[in-house]
Order: sequence, then structure tokens, then C-alpha cells
Amino acid sequence: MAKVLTPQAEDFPRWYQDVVAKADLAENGPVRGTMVIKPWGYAIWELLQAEIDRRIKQAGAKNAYFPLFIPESFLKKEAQHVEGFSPELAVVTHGGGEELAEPVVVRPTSETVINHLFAKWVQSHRDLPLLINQWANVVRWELRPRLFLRTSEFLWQEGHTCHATRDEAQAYALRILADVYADTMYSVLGVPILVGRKPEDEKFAGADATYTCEGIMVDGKALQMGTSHELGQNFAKAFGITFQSAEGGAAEHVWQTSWGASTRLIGALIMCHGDDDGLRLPPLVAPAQVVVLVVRDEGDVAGAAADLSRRLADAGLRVELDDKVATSFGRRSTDWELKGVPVRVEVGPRDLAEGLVTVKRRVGRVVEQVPLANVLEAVCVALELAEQDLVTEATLRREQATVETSTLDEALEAARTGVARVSWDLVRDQPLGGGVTVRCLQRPDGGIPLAADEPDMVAFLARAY
RNA sequence: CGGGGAGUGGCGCAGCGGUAGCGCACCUGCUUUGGGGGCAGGCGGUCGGGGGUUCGAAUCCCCCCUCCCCGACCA
Repeated sequence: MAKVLTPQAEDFPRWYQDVVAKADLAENGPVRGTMVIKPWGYAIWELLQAEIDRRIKQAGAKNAYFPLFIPESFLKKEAQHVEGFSPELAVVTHGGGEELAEPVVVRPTSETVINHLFAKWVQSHRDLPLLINQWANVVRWELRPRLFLRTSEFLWQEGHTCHATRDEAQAYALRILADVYADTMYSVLGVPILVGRKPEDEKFAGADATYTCEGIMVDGKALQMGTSHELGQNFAKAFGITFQSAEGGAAEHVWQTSWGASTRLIGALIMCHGDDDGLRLPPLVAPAQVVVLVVRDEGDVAGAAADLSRRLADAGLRVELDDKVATSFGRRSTDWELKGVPVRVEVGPRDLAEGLVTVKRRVGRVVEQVPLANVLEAVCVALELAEQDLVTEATLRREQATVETSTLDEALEAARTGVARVSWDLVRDQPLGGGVTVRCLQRPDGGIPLAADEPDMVAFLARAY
């Protein structure tokens, strides 16, 4: 196998850049920090998006769309929020050749503009809960961009909800975390995650509590893949979102949540499953689940390959037919491998003479000769196993990367190369350094702490992207 | 903003006073095709910008700009 990529062990960040480029996922835009998502990368995003969208709707939220431009004054209405986002705002000061009376910011997130509207939409307890989601791009002027992981503009979904009580809002924030994020990450992306609560100083700007899904990458670093926030009544008070309860009486402020997951998930996919030969895609988000390759255009090989790809497509699989024999077979194999297609079916004259084709799995490099009649079944089994193997491998790796520690020094040492599990009481208010941060807090039994001051919490320390 | 480095065909780089080169990619043709094939021919650059030194500047000097890497911030 020709080495096309910088090996992970040699230089992981460079390996990442190589994969993004060679698998044709994305490239830099002309403005620093911007990203061009190329067809292969975008197709992955669309599949991921569809999965998340389905779960969001299942949780009762409806899609809507709010403006890209937000009056600058809106951002300033919630004190923590403006403090958190000011440094990374893109601000438009001119329009139509004139200086604007009030500058508008390009949304870094949409709490402010959405809550402005919510104040009008919510009047009665009958309007609650209000469950809204939007798919959009947002802009945060990043100092150190990295394709998919941290770009100045990125695509995401952001959910925003209003509830009558704190308990209901909390339950909904946790429901999204579990049913939408954790479930998609685990059962669709095959990425094992740590689910927990962010310490107070790592909360979303303006939130009472932030819950997070932290993925563990091949190099032992953590990546925040999705967050769900309890906003309390902070924005409700800043924007005047009130309702009258069934009992009547004075207007009350609603209790809110917001939650988001972005194109960063693609970065997680790359860094969690990729190997020295490229991407390895879980079948559910593979733009092509199977590629049928014409090894050599001899006799009826091309016809047989075309028939085969049609049969697989008819069975509901996403299939790509590669009959571009002008390019060498080795080159094409390498390219599909870089792109991470889970299963390849190779149709060549030698095998075909015996009524066989070769089925190769990207994960585990399993190769088998299969009679033409059994290809569909063999491919389905291979896809099933591909999914399982990816999860098993990644889960094992996360377990190996996670170290139980009993002192802060031990934890910091372990967090230099992986994840340290340590008592929160040993970490609280201590300086960490070395790029190590508290990724999340859990209860001793792995549950999610519902209050910031729960006793006996466990902290997970790691370096992060 | 602090510390380091780099700007030369699409990409990666060499050249460091004497007419702009290499690898990859791309185009044409032949040959090949079971893991990035081979051969031949070809397209493509006012060497980041401005000023200066010199008979002569990609190369030396001055100013400016941009980008990358390491930190602080971050979905």
C-alpha cells in the first residue's frame, strides 16, 4: 500500500490536514478561517443532518428560520452573553454605500434575535412549550481556524425552547442531549462519548447550565461535539418573554433551553475513525456505502459491474460505479480508501471467469471472494460488520485512553496523553495548565449532575480541540 | 496580542547577484490496468507589494502587506 498520508503517529495534525485534502472533503476559502465544503464532505453533512433533523422532530421541535443579521444592541441585552461573544463578532457597519445608523452583527448564535421574536410569540401558558430549531450558518471570528473543527463560519442547527417551569426546561435540555446528540453520535457516527455537565467557568455565555457530549479522538484529545444548555430565565428577563399561567395572576418569565451541533461533527468523524490510509466512514453517513470497481475493461466485466451496481442500488444501498479504467486500478483503490467508503466490490476478468467478485471491507481490511449471486447479502453483512467494528474499536480506544486517578498531579499527567477521571474536589479552583481542561463532570455512577454543587462529582480532564 | 517561521506555475519545494528550475498535478499520444504504472511530447510563473544599491536583483538593503506554526479564546 502506497503511503499517501502523513502517518498519524508521525504528525497527527498534519495527518488530519492530509485526509481533509486527499479525501476531497473541504478546503480553505479566500477569507481566512472560511471553509469550502466540497461535494464528498457536504454529502456526509447532509446525511448527518438528516439523522439529526429526524431526531429533533421526534423530540417535538419544529424548524424555522431567523435572520443572519442581528441589531448590535440585541447582543448587549444579556450581560454574560455579550461578554462571551463580543471578542468574536463580525460586525457590519456599512450597507448600500451608507454607514448604518446602528451596526448589525452577523449572528454568532441566535439566542438574541430568536428571543426577540419569542417575546411576541409567547403570551399564554397555552403557547408553551415552544420548541423551535433552525439550520443555519453562524460566524465567530476565530483566531486559529482549522477545517471543520474551528472555522470562522460554520453550519449547524440551533434549538431554542421556552417552557413554563424550570424542571420542564431541564428535562428537555437533557432529552435533546440524550436522544438527539448522544444517540446520533453513538449509533450513527459510532463515536463513543463522555456525557456530562460543564463546570461553571466553561458554561455557554448566558446559560445556567451546559451539558455536553465530548468525543475522544485517536490522539487522546477530546472534542466537544454537541451542547445543550439550560438558560434559566436569563434571556427571558432580558427580552421580556412572559406568559400567564393557567392559574392566572401576574405574568411569569419562561424557562428556556438552547442546544446545537455543527459541522465540527465531521471533524470528529475524521479524527475518531480515520487511519493511516484515510477516512473510515460509518455506513449510515457514507455518501457511497459500496463502490463497484471495474478492475479491467475486458470481456463482459464492465457490463457485469454495471448490473451489479444496479442490483445493489435497487436494494436501497448508496452505490457508486467506478468504471474509469483510464485511471489505474491501484490509484482508484487508494482514492476510495482515502474517501472512507466502507465496502468495495471488485469486478475483474479473472474472478468473473469463475463467477466470483472480490468484496473488501475498509475496516479490518477483510477480503473475500463471493459468488455473483450472493453479492448483495455479502455486502449487507459487510456493512453491518463495518459499523460494529468501528464502534468496538473506538470504544476500546476510549477505555484505554481513560485513566482513573486519585491525585491532581496524577490526573494532569494522564491528561497529557488521554483522559483522566478524578474527583472534582481535587480539581475545583486549581490551575491546570498544559492545555488540559475539565471536559465535563459526572456523578460517580456516570449520571449527569443536575446541580453545579452536587457532592462527590467526578471530573474528566483532557486536552481538547 | 506575545514567541517562532515562510511568501517563487494549481499544490509542495529548490535556487540566494549573471537570461526562472524540480517533483506532483494538468494536456496530447502510445503502452499499461488484480493496490498511487511506464515512455515521449507539451501547457503554465511580471519570484507577495513598493522603494533603493548595482552594468545586472527571486537573490543584497529599507519599508509595507499577507499567510502558517506555538500560546491565550473558542461549537
